[in-house]
Amino acid sequence: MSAQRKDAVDAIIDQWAAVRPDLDTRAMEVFGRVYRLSRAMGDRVEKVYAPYGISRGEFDVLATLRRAGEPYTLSPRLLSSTLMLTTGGMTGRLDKLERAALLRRSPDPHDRRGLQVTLTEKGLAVIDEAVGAGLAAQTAALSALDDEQAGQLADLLRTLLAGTQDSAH
Amino acid sequence: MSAQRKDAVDAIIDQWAAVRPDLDTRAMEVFGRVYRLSRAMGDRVEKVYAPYGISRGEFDVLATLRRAGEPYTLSPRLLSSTLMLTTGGMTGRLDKLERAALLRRSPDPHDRRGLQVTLTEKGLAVIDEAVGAGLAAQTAALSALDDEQAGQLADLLRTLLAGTQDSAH
DNA sequence: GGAAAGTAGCTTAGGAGTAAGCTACTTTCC
DNA sequence: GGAAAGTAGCTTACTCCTAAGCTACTTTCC
Repeated sequence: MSAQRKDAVDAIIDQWAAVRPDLDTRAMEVFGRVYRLSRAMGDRVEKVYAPYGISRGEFDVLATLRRAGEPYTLSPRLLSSTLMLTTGGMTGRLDKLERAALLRRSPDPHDRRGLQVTLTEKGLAVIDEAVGAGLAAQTAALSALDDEQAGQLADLLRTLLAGTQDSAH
Repeated sequence: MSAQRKDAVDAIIDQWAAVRPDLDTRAMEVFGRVYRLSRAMGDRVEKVYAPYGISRGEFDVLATLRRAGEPYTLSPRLLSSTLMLTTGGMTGRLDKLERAALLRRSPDPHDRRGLQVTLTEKGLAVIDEAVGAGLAAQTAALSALDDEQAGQLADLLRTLLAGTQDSAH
């Protein structure tokens, strides 16, 4: 806890200590804050993307296509598994993005079951601007820590995340 | 990055470096992992609560009432603001929990607009078991770190979260 | 080369949240 | 003490997701 002011998570832990002193709440110190941080930054980033007419989920689709490099083409199947989304959910996102002319669907020439999804000019322009704005918001939030602390935090999170994935089944 | 194996977030950062070398992606090292960790642990904890017949959101309602101490009574208004939920969303959660007989709604004796929500015997028993099971799952995940690292991580997250709240408007 | 198994994307039904608007009640303030 | 403003909880319409099931096509394997 060091010399820091108590935050909302500390307050919750204190409440539990009062009514259930038998509980080991140390894991809450970490995960309680992870949940809150995820939600708070998620909401903030959502607002940053809004002027571009896209939601966070739609940003993720465009960003995945952008990262793939030219010709900015992937299958719906790959997109939905990368983004951990059901195929039904991906159909909906692609419908919306296609309606906004940010991407287009075309038949896969090698597999007649499949489609190809490709970023349009407009989609490329939107994601290239939005990704910068989103990163700027996250960088600003991270400035609460100095470079060494940020590096430490990233390393600790990597270790924790790796452990989490391993025991997943 | 120290001497760790690359993870999925590192892979994404490498992809961005290849197609957009101008971007400063350091904030992703932290927030990318925060998002993933939040989702992964959220999913896992959801499975832990399932045998008790409650979702994560419903757990949060019961836990908030439990932490309040006897007589385990709060208003819907306080619950929805504490859990950052609209009143409509809270109405739905309370409906479900009341149907399952885990809590009961009664008129507020001091304010005829308002209600009181109170944990039932059954609700108290359920939350007292579920909270232990949820903490056990989180403690197990945290065992990827030693005690010192876990403490460091909690401190860094507290600082980052405090900074995030401040600049929220 | 033809049956069986697998895979791709879409559709439908249902769950849980938000935003906005409603009624009922309470507080404020002249 | 009565009008205006504020607050509590619910309802409705809508969004976006999942789970399950569908058709169409491809791969596997005898």
